[in-house]
Amino acid sequence: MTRNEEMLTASRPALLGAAGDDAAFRRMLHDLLAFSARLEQVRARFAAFIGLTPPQYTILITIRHLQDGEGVGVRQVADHLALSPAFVTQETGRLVQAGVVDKRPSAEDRRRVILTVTEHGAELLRRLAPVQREINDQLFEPLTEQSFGVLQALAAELRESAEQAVRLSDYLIAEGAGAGTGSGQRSK
Amino acid sequence: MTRNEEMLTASRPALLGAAGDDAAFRRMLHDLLAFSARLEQVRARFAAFIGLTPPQYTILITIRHLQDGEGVGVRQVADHLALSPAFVTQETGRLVQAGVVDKRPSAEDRRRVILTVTEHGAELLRRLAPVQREINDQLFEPLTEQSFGVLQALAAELRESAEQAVRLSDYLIAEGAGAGTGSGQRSK
DNA sequence: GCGAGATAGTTAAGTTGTCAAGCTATTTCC
DNA sequence: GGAAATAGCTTGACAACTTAACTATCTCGC
Repeated sequence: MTRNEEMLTASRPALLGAAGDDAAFRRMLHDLLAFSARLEQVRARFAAFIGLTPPQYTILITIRHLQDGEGVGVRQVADHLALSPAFVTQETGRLVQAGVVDKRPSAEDRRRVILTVTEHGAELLRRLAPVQREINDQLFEPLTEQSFGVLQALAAELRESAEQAVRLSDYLIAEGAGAGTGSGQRSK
Repeated sequence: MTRNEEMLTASRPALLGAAGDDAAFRRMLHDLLAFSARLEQVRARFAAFIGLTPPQYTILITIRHLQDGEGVGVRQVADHLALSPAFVTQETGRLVQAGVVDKRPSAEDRRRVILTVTEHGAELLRRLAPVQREINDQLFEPLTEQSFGVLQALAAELRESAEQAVRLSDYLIAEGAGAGTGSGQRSK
C-alpha cells in the first residue's frame, strides 16, 4: 500500500491510524453522515406526530431550547440551525399560526422579535415525550454512562469547532476557487 | 424542581443526570443537531470546490466509500444515505454525465447496476484533499487520540442503533397516530 | 446630536432537493 | 412456469430553502 500523504483528508496525529492513514477517520465521517441522516428521519416522525413539518418541528424545539427566561430572536434560531433568517421568519410565522409559538416585539430593541413556545406548543411536546423516550433510548442504545459522558462533552465542543471550520472553509473555498473541470481559479 | 418523569425524553439511566433528569441529554441532542448542520455546510463547500452540488458530492463519496472491489448499486447508496432510490438514480445520472462516476449493468444480475468512481472523479477528490485536510483538522480539533477512539467506535454503533430506531419510530408513529391539534386528523 | 453604517426582521420570487407513483426488466422461488 | 419480489428509471409535483431587495430600528464616530 503506497500510502500517499498528499491524499490524506486529515493530518492531526490524533485522527490518524497507526500506519499514519486516515481510513478510520473516513469511516467515522461516513458513519456520522449516516447517523445524522437517521436522526433526521426520526425527527420527521416526531414532527408528524404533533402535526408539524420537519423544519417546523426543528425550529420549535430550537426555540424552546434557546428561549431560557426571555425569548429568542429569529437570527439566533437561524444561526443555531444554519438556516437563513428569511426561512426562519417564514416558518415561525406558520408556527404562530398553528398556535404553538408566540411572537412579540422586543421592548428594548424594537427591531427585534421575541419568540417563545406557547402553552399549547409545550403541551404538544409533552404528549410527544413518551414516544420520544422510547425512540431515543433505542437511538442511543450503545451508549454507556461513560461513553455518554464523553459524547455529551464532545458534542458541545464539536459544535464550536465546526463553526470555526465553516468559517475556515469559507475562507479557503472562496467563490470560484476550485478544482472544477478545467477552468482556472480566481480568488475574490 | 418538581421533575416530572412523564416528560423525560429518554429513560435509560446511562442517559440521565444525577437527579434523574434529561437536561444533559437534551443539550447533547441540540449540539449534535447544530454540529451536523455545520458538517452539511462544510460538505456544501467541498462540493462547490469540485463543481458539484451538495447531494452529488455526498453521493459521489458514498459510492467511493461503498464500492470496495466490485461496485455498489443504487439501492445500497440510497439506503446508506436514507434517500429514495429515485433520487439516487437521478443524481448518479448527472454524475455519469459529469464523467465522475461510471455506471454499467451487473453481469450476474441484469436488473442491477454497478456504480464506480471514474479516474476523473478520483482525481477531483484528490485535488480536494489538501483543503479537506485543513478543514477536517479544524472540524475535529477538540478530539484527542482517546476521544477519537471512542467517537470512532461509537459512530459505527450509533449508525446501527439509529437504523433500528427509525424502524421503531415507523412502528410507533404509524400513519395517523399522533397528538395533533385536538381533532383526530385524517391524512389522505 | 446626527447622519452613515450596521443589524433585525420581512416579503416576494425563484431554485434546488427530494419524493411518490407508475412503469419495465429481471430474478426468485413455490 | 408463473406470481411475487427486487432493481432501477421516468415523470410530475411539492417542500425546503435561498437570494435580493426593502423597511425599521439601533449604534457610533465625529
